[in-house]
Amino acid sequence: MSERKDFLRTIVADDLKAGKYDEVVTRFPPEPNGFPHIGHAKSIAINFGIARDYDGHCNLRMDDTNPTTEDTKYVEALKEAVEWLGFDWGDTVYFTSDYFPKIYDYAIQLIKMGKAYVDSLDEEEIREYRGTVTQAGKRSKYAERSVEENLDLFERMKKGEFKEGEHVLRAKIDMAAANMKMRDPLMYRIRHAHHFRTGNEWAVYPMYDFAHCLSDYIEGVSHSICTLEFENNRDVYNWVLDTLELEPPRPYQHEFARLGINYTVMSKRKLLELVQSGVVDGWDDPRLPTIAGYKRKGYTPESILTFCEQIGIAKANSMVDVSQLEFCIRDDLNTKVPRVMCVINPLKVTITNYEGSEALDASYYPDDVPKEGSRKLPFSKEIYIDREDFTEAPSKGYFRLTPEQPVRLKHAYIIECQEVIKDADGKITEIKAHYHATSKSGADTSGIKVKSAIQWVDAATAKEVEVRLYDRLFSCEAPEGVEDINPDSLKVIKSALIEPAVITDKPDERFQFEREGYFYADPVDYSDEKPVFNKIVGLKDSWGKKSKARKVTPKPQAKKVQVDGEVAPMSEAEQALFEKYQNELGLNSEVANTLARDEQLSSFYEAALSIHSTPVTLANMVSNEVARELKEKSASALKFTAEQVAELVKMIDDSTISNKIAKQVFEEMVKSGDNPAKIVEAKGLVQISDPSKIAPIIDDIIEKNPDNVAKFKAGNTKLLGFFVGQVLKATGGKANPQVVNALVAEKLQ
RNA sequence: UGGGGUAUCGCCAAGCGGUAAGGCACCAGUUUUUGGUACUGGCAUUCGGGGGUUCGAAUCCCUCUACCCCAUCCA
Repeated sequence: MSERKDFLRTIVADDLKAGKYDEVVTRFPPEPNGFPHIGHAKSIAINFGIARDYDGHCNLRMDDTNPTTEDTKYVEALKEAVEWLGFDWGDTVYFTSDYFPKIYDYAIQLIKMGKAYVDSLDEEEIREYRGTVTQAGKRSKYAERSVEENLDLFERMKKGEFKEGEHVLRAKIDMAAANMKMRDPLMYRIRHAHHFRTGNEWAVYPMYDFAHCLSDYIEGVSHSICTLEFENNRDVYNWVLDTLELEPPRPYQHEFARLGINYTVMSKRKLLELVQSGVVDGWDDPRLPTIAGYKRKGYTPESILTFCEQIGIAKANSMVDVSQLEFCIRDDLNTKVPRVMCVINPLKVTITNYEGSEALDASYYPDDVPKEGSRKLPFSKEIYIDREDFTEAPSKGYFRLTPEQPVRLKHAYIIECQEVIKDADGKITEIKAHYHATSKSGADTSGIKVKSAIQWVDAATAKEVEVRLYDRLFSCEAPEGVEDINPDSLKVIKSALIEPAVITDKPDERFQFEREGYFYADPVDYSDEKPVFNKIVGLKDSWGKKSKARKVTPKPQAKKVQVDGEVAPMSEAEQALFEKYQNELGLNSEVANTLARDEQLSSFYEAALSIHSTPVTLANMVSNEVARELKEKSASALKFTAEQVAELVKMIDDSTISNKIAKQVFEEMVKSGDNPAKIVEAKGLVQISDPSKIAPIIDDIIEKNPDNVAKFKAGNTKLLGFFVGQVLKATGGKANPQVVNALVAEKLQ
């Protein structure tokens, strides 16, 4: 586990430390209604990863509460994805549908508690009654039904006596709640549908809000981790578990930001659209961000997992750059896979001064990859190179073959262009070349310097293969739909030429085609007769970038103008108070404003002021520190009193304590409600202002940090704060910061 | 417009009152029989804006702004 924990792991570690749970139990709870994508991989990595890191367990649970959209083929895909990523869910895959009887019983219990009722409004009425975000809703008249009636109705709903939509079961919470999710959420609806696991046993199915929290509880989940869009549902989650008064411990929900990657889409709906419309070739199309797609393209599970680790976990909506993912797979494959030669766009080269044939030794790995292995490379008079590797009109910095510039054939000889043969249209059809017999790779005595070594294949022995060149599916960063499809997302090269060992020896299933990229033997369409390779990812190409000389006009980066909104006007009373604070008490306008606008704050301030009057210091304390506490709690819930705050301010005024210590004391007051004098006394927090006591400490710090002293003297004045901080730390915060500051500045002169 | 969230480099992301981590991308240079890899160096005087508190603020307070989520009998 890395040093720096993400916020979820911090929560888990804290809970464990506090003894809230004996064991951490997480769960990965997908709905089996679509193929998992890399966003699921992030969730899998988080849930299984946390369980692994804290010696806990992660359940794989199919959240199958909607019989109309779910299917067993998706549960297979989900299981496969988790397994492929290398995680173990133990003996059983859990299903929410297994808990239907229990969940039903909980519903009965809620009805008996008077906390749930059968509503018989129709769909449209329910929507109307719910109100809007700014308007409270109103309760259905059916909410008045007796417990007996509700029980009877619900039982009959279960038995299938009613049509779909005739009744629903709702929690009785609050139709005026500011959180729309709390306006009597639906818990059960009638569905006369065949469920892929429970068949026709049930006529009612629980809703997410009811089933999910209970499933978590039933499984003994400790941390229920989900994505941001469920933040509002957390209130319902807590309400259900709390009102049912379940035996503790119970799970708590925590949310993180879902993964977004540019140049792709991640929503199940859009993915389904792409598959069904035939824009792509199934759920495992290598252009899709599905796990199946990445797998088929040739990504390794390790690279996906590394990616998930690299992007981190946070709560800010974000869009990760694809290049981050591409880096992960390149980085993984670089040290793993053999290098071979494949010519994607062949151009015939005849070496006119070479006769016969030979087999050259060629290592599968470059020197910097510590792996063993090699193959024989047939070589003869006729070979193929890539068209890109020859030009008659080289641009500046072109390293490859030209009429004037020789080039090395990787693992073989240096050749020189003699003649360029063209067809009637002027298209180059063949190069006649000479080779240097003394330039053989590994035994070069020719002394010829070349600028690069290119890939090639022997014409007589090369195998024809199909190469599928995949590029990003969309041409814009934040695609909306099919209109943004990249027309060149797939280029099929039917007859690329590859060296024979790749086909006959099969040293691996993933390869680096030298100077091209990483490729994967397609697991579906590959056969020895017709080999097919998928491009996983290209190599980094700093030449291609340079030569294309994309003159991307630097966008005129108009600096964002910040518009300042209107500040709400003060009421008359607030205005009067504001003026009094400013004019009579001498507070600055900001502090006066803060105090005047908040009734709780101003009355707290006045109460303290009547006890001890240094208006300014006190106002600062109240408008900053007290304000923070009053945000969460009401004045009556505070442990400390106005009197105590006045006392604290007095100690600042008479220099008994520094401002810094005052904050520390205040924190203690918040927690314990003790008198400030008592806290100062108990902890010995009286400030040290005597320079003769502080000086030696400073000397010590200076001596221990020669590097920083040098940096400071070199002009890094920010380091003053560092030294002051160190001294303060050494004195437990008691040194008078002003004195320290002056002294440090003096000593570092 | 009510409620719930979020803002730190081009993209992710640490940071929790005392020197603005790290990765990707990018730019230079070294090595290289892959224009790959590896290595070295450069990339935020500043943390959405404006105020305030403090010796000291990305971190505390006030205020404004922008973006995301919520009015499915989906999850």
